[in-house]
Amino acid sequence: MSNLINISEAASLALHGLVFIAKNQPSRINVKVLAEELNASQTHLAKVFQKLGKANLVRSLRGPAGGFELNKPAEDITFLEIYEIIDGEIILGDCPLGKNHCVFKSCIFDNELNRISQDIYETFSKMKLSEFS
Amino acid sequence: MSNLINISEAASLALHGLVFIAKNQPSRINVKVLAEELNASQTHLAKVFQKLGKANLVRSLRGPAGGFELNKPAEDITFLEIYEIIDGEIILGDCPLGKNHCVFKSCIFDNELNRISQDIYETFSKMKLSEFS
DNA sequence: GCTATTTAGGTACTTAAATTCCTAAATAAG
DNA sequence: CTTATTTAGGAATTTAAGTACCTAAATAGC
Ligand code: FES
Ligand code: FES
Repeated sequence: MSNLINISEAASLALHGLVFIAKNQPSRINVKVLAEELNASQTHLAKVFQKLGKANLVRSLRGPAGGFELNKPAEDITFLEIYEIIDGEIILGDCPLGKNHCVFKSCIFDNELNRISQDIYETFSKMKLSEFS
Repeated sequence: MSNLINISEAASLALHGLVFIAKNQPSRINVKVLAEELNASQTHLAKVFQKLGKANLVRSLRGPAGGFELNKPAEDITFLEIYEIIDGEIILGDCPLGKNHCVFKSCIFDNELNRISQDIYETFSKMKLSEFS
């Protein structure tokens, strides 16, 4: 079994968690609650949100009644942004595999797959947190 | 750094190797030569071609002057076929991540990403070995 | 101030996938 | 028939992702 689009478990957690937080605005949500709601690993979620915090997508408050909340309006947060924070920067080069040189004259995937990579990129950039139901 | 389309190194080796073999038909090519030509790991390539052989995409001959050759016309081999042999069967379900249940009412990726997964699938199925330059 | 709660961050463990290593089996050539 | 070559297949290793654990720092509430 194989997924065609490359999205890690961590990025999925980030998105699902942020959607939950967005829906529950303006309440602050802590990872314990979030993990229960998402039915996910609390520690993994904590690590993921640590990254989101560092990137200033969310702000965190420690201590009792602490937790996470969005640091900007949900409609200003795209899935592209979330994705790149967690899975790393996307580089749209000449080869959809990110290779620099092909043993053949030029990347044999040319055209078709690059078109799709571009499509995914643009789609990611259009998906706003506010739109996830 | 992250690739948007999920294609393993193994699947890439399979494709590049098969393209090389297709171009050099009707000669038989052995993995040593192939690894040099592709500038790739010989052992990995060997494993990959073992799978391709088992799936009858190529036929193999052991011993001196042995090697691999296509088992059917290049125009009858699609990248989809190659991909699934190496990376596993593609399942186009309701969620592009292959999850069964979303904690939200329905998969929050609905529509857009599934459209793209479908697009990738169809594109893979149209890419014939004979067309790779 | 003290205590309980909660995030931050480092380290360590676990698991699965990718890759390599090693020996056996096939076969062509002499 | 013997030898060199080459694929087959299993075992072992490496790597990366995910997960857990532990201590420190912040802070709210009393
Ligand atoms: S470099 Fe893109 S496929 Fe060979
Ligand atoms: S199930 Fe597809 S995103 Fe939650």
